[in-house]
Amino acid sequence: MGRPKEFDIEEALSSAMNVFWSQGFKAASLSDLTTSMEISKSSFYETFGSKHDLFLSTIDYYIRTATAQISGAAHVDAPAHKIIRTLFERAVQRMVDPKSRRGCYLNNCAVEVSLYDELASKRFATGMSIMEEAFLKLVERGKREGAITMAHNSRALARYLVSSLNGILVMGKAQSDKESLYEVVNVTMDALK
Amino acid sequence: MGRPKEFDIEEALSSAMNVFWSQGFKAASLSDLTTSMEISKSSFYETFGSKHDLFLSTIDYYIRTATAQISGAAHVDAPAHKIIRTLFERAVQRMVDPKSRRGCYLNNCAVEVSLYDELASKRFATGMSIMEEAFLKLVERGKREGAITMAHNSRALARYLVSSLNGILVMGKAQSDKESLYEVVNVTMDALK
DNA sequence: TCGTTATTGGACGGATCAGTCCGATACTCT
DNA sequence: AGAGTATCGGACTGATCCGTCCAATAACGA
Repeated sequence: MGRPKEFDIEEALSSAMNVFWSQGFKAASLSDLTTSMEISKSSFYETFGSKHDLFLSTIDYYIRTATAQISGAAHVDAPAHKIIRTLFERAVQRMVDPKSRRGCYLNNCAVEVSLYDELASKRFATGMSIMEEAFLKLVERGKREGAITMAHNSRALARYLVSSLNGILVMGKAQSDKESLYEVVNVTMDALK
Repeated sequence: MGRPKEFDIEEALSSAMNVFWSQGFKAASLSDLTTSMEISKSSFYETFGSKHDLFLSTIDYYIRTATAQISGAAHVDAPAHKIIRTLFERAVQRMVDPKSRRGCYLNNCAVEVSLYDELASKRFATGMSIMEEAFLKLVERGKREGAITMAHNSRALARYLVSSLNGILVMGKAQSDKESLYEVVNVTMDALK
């Protein structure tokens, strides 16, 4: 059978994702990556193929883990509109804290490479769809609970929420004033009433 | 007096901005820049100092021109809420057209470099403030015209609009479905009523 | 013990990068 | 004509980039 792998592929992917997340695809060097992943250059190419292959893998990893987290939040035992607000408030908190001001991984990557990286772009689209679907379920539940307006169809509201969340995450990059961002959340949430 | 400059600095800045806009700061090489600006490498360093200096200059150039455009729209003779809607619809149109899917320059740059480029970050903040101010005037006018809700203070609504516009521009990068984006605009605008 | 696989470090290649410098030339004013 | 400035192309540097390759070692199963 031979010697078994000494590092956990998922952990390595997670480390690599963090490097790309903080520095961007282009700016992250192979040396940055292998250092953070704690593997040698040889193992790197053996296991992950190339820098770009790894990049795509980290996007898949993100979709696998982060969207699962959002979907998980949808199952919390609380009114749907409150869960939605909590998701937004958590985003604001992350953007206000200097240590976690990195925004959304899909966002960042999409902004950087979507114009010339088709393979990555397809992944961004599916990632966004998954988020949309998670919000869709919450919106539908919120309507049943009578806390969300019937004036718009649920899918439009779900898309609106995904877009607004992205907007807040980007705004936070340029202006991380806590109260400003909270004000935006308030107006955004009122649109659901 | 000596030989006069043969190229227009503003035009060169505009060309450089377009390169950064399409490719990002890191990915744009000096060769890409000088080719697009149509000047030699020597003239480049003589006039613009360094790649990073030029980058900052293009941000200033963008703030000078693009925000002036938005502010200009505010003076159009039409109901304020319609002007706001038009601004959003134009953004959607740009994101739907493959030739102009580049989003907002400030956004793109902020996402790429804000974590490690303080000088650029300051500029992003002022750029956002200018946009906020433009929307603020429109919101206040809209309130006087009776077409915008009094439920939120004008500044909160202005920030909401800046954030939402950014959200749409980022969404368009990952998913450029025309109707989806229009739906988002509709919901966004309804929040003003 | 032996074959198989994993891992490592380092040498290496070819390309590209930002930035410097210089000599030749072109333009304008005095 | 001559001083002063602009512009150019290209040679050059030193660094960094991604990726390949190889010999040595380490851990497993048979």
